[in-house]
Amino acid sequence: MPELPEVETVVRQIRPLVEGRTIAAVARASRLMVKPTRPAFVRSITGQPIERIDRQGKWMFFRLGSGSTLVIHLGMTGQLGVTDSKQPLAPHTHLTLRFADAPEGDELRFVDPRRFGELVYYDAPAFSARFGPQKLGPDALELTPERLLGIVSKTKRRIKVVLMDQRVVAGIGNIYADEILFDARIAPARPAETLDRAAVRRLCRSTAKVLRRAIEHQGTSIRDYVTAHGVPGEFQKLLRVYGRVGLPCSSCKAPIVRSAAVLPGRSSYFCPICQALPEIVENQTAPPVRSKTKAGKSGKSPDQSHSESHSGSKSADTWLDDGF
DNA sequence: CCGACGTCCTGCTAGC
DNA sequence: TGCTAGCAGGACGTCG
Repeated sequence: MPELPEVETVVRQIRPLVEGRTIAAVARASRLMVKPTRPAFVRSITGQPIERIDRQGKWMFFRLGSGSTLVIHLGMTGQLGVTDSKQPLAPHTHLTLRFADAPEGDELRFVDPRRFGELVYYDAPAFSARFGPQKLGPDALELTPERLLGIVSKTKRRIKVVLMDQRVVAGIGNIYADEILFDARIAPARPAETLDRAAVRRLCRSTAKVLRRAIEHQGTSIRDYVTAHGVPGEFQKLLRVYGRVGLPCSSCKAPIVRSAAVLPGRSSYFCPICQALPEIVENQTAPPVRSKTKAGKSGKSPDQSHSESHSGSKSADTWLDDGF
């Protein structure tokens, strides 16, 4: 399931092979996936130069001539790569773009068995309407605490839901939402409006930290994702909560739990100790929270235990007190 | 207006 | 051993 780090990895790999090239022919375009219609799609992009590839969140924008854009989203099982057109076609190949004079691979191919991905041509006005700031939030690597605080402070939605809302911030999906929230020591089910400034700042820092590190490791391969070179990423080895149900928390050793209650129909993984809900959230009549974590030495996780708090007086287990 | 939920799609896996 | 039900989940439309 490609999220920001996986898409960024693919973009970095295909950029040098694709930018500046001209689409000589659309060798294959699946009616099932290409929009608005196959004839319009093929007619619109054939002969166009790919001037640049931009990425915002999980979306890839192939900037063509005259302000038009070929938009590609990998969905859950989408793969993008550049190969020689003589190579056999993988099953579920929905788009192949042929380049003239491309010694390092003359074909860009998009494969997507489950067809959750998108392949859409937009002219300039249609693109602005579809991907304007109201529709798609800033890339998660550009997220600022000011913006996040502004949104978080006026919604009762769970913080994980907010983090995964692409209009709020673009690029975070289920896996990285869990990893980021763990790094920030915030319960996924916590109502967003209960986060104070310090917690929001921590969340922002954890977002950048986790995503950057994942990019360094070429993303997370759970099942389908491979880079544009066809090899899996490495970040799954460094996941601290996602998929780790029952395994010890890297910080306090308590077993990681998995819950479907945070986001119905999706699993959320978290440490019930490090990411406990503050009691004031759990039980409105309870007095302000005190630290529940008995594991006093929790602050010595492998490298970076967390985005450490500003004031040195705050110990690793007082983070629960944020906002109260 | 906001938030919750159903829909799309198919390969893999758990369970019988 | 072979089969099938169920799960995975990003984005969006619809409903309350």
